[in-house]
Amino acid sequence: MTPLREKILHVATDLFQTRGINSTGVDTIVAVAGTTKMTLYKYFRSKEDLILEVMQKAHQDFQSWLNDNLNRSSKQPSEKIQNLFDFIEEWVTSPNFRGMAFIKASAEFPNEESPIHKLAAEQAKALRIYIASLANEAGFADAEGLSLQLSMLIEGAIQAEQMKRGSGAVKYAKKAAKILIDSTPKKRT
Amino acid sequence: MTPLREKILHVATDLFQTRGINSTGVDTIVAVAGTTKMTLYKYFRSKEDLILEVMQKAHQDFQSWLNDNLNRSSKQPSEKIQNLFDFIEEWVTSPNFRGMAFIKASAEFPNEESPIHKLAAEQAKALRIYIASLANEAGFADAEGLSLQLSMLIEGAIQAEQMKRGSGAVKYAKKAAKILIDSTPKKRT
DNA sequence: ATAAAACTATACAAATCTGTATAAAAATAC
DNA sequence: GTATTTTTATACAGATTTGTATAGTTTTAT
Repeated sequence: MTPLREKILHVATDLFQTRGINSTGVDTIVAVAGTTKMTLYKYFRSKEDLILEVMQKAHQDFQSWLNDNLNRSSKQPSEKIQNLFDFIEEWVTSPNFRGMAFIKASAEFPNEESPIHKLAAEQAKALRIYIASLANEAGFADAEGLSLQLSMLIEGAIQAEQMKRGSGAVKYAKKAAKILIDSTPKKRT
Repeated sequence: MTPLREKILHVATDLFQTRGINSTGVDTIVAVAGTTKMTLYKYFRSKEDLILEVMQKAHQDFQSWLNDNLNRSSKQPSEKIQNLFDFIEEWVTSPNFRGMAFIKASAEFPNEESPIHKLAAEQAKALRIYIASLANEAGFADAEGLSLQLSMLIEGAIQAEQMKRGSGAVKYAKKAAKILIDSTPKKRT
């Protein structure tokens, strides 16, 4: 991958998160990336294409990071889901945390026909499916229900931390997750 | 209050929610409201002022609606907090639900210095304080902690329903809320 | 060293944005 | 009915938006 293309992607990711997508013009992106619009439009057909690619990369990076950490933390499915919120906390309280990309994108592009909104909805669903697979492997009866509950907690915690950094909301999300996991019945074997 | 001013506020509220704030120009607002820019700028100093007022009205309306319904549902604090998610569900699944105004506003204006972002943070805090007062009256020991957990669930449920209408996520949020409430210890008396 | 590719610099088109100025028309008050 | 206020219609300034056209420069490959 050419370094300029990656630089543009990286800068756009940062600016979209800190200033918002609609409030960030391509002129600003190329200025910060130290290049020109001609180069940007050589690598990306349109600003929308750039946004979609930024979102995809952010989502992949997050999913890989989370999955790698969970696999490294334990081999036992029941422990992995217990560790989930430890990594969510680590992520959300890290200094360069700027929110979940697909949540912000869906707010800025509320029209359901928009490709950006559609991608955001897909990514939200993908995270849910991933957590449901963890819950399923851990032997929970209603894996999808538990996944939904944990996902809502995660998104709420992200929202809370985004509104006010250092609010410590995630600690309570973590406690809530533990309670929910412990009170969810397992499959009969 | 003059009818034109209210009409503009109402139209702006609707357009901001359905198309996004930054994507809605004042030209569109006055066109839909059936008036002109001159009239809009007579009643609102700037677009930012209009946004702030729209947010304030949305927040007041929601808080009043929720508080009235809770007070009508029961006189006993412990029942009121149990009923909270019934009304959240009613609100979130109503056909004209378009998300929580302050959540979207904070996503579109991520800069913490922005008056819009500040107001959004205040409103999020106000909701938390309100729920904490319910929890406190109901006799819970860590009222603020429970309030935070329930608030995160609410915001997560809103996010879920906003991403995909009719997902039924709120039903699970409701179950989760019940579990959390039931497993939170009460004050010693 | 020469040819090809990548990149920059700059200017511009066309649309859109917020906000204002000016003059005519409509509604309201007395 | 006349005066006053409100609202409209329209045009415009000035900034900003995405995207492109054109020409020159730098880097890379051979």
